[in-house]
Amino acid sequence: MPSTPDTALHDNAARPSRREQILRAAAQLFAERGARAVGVDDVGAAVGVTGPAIYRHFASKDAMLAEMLLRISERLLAGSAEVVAAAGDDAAAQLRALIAFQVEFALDNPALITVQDRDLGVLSEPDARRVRQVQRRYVEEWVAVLARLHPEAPTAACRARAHALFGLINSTPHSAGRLARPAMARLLTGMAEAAATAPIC
Amino acid sequence: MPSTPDTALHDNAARPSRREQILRAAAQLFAERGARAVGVDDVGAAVGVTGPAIYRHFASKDAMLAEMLLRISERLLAGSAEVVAAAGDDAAAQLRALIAFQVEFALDNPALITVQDRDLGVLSEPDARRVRQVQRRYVEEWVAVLARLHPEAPTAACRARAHALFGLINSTPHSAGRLARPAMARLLTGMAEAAATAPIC
DNA sequence: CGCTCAGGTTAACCGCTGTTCACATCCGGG
DNA sequence: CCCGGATGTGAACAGCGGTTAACCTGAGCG
Repeated sequence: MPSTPDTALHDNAARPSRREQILRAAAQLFAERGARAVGVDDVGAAVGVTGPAIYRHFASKDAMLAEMLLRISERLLAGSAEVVAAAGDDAAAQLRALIAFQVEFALDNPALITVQDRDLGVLSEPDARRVRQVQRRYVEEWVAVLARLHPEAPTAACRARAHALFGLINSTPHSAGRLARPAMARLLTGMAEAAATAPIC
Repeated sequence: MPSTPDTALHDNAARPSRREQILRAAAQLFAERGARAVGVDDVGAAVGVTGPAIYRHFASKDAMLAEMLLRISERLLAGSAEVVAAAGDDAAAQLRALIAFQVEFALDNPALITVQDRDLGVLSEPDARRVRQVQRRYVEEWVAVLARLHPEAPTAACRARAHALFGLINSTPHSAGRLARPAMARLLTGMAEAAATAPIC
């Protein structure tokens, strides 16, 4: 094994290296057909290379998926932390910021959204654990804000509400492209804010 | 081929025949690990039988999945039609009925929800087309009601809104069991109604 | 010039899993 | 009592797809 090519600490993301090309193409293919249904030959062909060439850049197909999912989660977590911090102390403003952020991400990356919650199950247990851990932290970011908005609600209710909001916003892959992007963004934002602030009844 | 066992027109669903046992067990396994990840041996073992025995009841693994998905869609479509008809002419009442129906289904069958939108892609194209056709009719049921509630909104917006509501309600598999069922039902219903009636902004 | 190393290629391997086959077994009816 | 159909079993088959091995090329460089 020549110096473990999967650690990926060596190269910045400035120009799209072969590695990055592969990751992007794979995300697209995985989203369309499901990770198990696309072969390494397919991924290779998508970047103009034969299948086994992939192993010069990733230790295995699973490692590729793992890195892909981990990056998504980390991107979401980092973005949400930044956006909440920039929103000051107002819980309502923080919520609006989180919603706007998630809507933008879901509209920009429907493929990643799809892969993220369809193919988590194909990861090895250690890899899956790592991804879930980051995801959990992202959810808790939302739960904290929702808890301040609904002081009387139990934490479990806030967590369920957060998941429901994710489901709402992450519906973008299902209603693809039928509506212009700005209209879609307004619609999802409006619905999410209404659902997030609805009383518990 | 002994008289095409997959047509399933011969037996009512009164007592859980072997066929029904298999379908139920398979739904559970498919939901947990994904349809491609479970083998026929797994399904067989789940009902106390070896793998190849499945072929006495289904023409293939794919046929099994196809029947499962088709049934889900048909159940939803039939239920929604009935519930809307029973709600009279008030669009708001129809919406509440649809939401209550979908919430109940999602809470009762999280496994089916999961399989439905994760494994549609593994079906053969003809089978997938059949399932999508029924799904489309279900969506249109919602769109019709939403269109009456938002007369000024374009149809595409109503369709996107319907998909967003499905995403919200179908989040049950992700927030499994943490909250008591009645509380969960109230929460989802309240959020969905708020999101469904939110103005377009 | 010749060495090294990154990145590719083709061919082969091999394990897994859907499917089939030939053979039991059980049971209801003539 | 024996026959036939439904149901199940274990063994074998076959194809697919991830992974590896052996070999090639071209660029940088002392």
